[in-house]
Amino acid sequence: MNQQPRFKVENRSQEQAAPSRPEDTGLSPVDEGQAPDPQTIEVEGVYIISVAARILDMHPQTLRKYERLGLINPGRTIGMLRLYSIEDIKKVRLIRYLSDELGLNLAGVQFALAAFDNMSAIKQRIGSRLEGIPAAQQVVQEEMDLLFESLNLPVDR
Amino acid sequence: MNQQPRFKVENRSQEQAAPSRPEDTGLSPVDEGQAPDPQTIEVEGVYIISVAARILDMHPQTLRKYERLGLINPGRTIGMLRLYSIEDIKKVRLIRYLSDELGLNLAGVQFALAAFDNMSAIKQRIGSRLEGIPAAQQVVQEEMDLLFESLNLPVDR
DNA sequence: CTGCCTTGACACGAATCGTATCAGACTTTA
DNA sequence: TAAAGTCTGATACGATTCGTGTCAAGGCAG
Repeated sequence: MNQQPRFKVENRSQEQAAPSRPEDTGLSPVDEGQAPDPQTIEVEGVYIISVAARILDMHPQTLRKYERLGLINPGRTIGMLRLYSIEDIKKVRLIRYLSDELGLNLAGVQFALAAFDNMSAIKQRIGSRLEGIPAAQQVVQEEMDLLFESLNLPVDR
Repeated sequence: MNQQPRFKVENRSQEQAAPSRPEDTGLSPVDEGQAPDPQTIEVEGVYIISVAARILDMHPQTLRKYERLGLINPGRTIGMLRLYSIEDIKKVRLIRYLSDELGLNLAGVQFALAAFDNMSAIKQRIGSRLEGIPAAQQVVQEEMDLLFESLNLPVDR
């Protein structure tokens, strides 16, 4: 059983920063197989929704709902099939932890994920702004790590 | 209409840090009115539940439920009447914002409140550990304030 | 004494969440 | 090309949550 198929994949140049609605990428029919298409690249370690759902032991519709709410942003094939990377899988596991173990609803999950992202970004910004002061960098690093630990996150993620 | 009555109040020495179950405070009958009781002090700017509910335009049962879940910790009279301070009122408004505006359920509110507390504490700890490096203190102060702003908190609180 | 508060329990409608199903169209693979 | 799988969008189901409301029995405040 080959669970890591090779697909022709969208060229998501802007990465997964912006919400990235599907409409603005490869919707126009690409004449596939004629010329060596520079828009497509080969990628592995990526799973189609049915495989991802089996790995996670979750319903595919649940994964689609998470995406509709903006909680995850799996890649797409040119044909718009969802492609879940390892990071996507881990993120779903985090969502499931926040939902099942801590009891957050999806609005709370959205809030928590945004908070994590902001905390990571600020930690990074502080670190780079303190580049001339290693002692201060050390202090911030330690305390910010403490902050992440205090949020009861699973060892995963 | 006197909305700021004066009550005889429990002496909550441990303040509102620990969860502070009611059982561990003044449950044993205090012989009131005999000797000048050093356990009681006079406090103002504090509201009984019916008044607090009217100020907040919320149902008293909702306030009791918040307390049962550990979201708020109003003071008590010796007779166990709840006493809501201005800070308690503000905290309820924050809870209502997280719940009504952002759509968090109460588990999410609990998580968010804990995150705020931890962020405030870490900010303070970093500040004191960087006392010898004012430049670094400045950086952390700025960035942590940015972090709080990024969480879409209301101007209040 | 009267009125308001206490705790604890139970219940109601509305909303949320995960899951499930359906249709019609498209993509992938054999 | 044919079969299998996925796509979107809609609808629906049971279980759970949330705010609110009510009841009973008891205690405190004025």
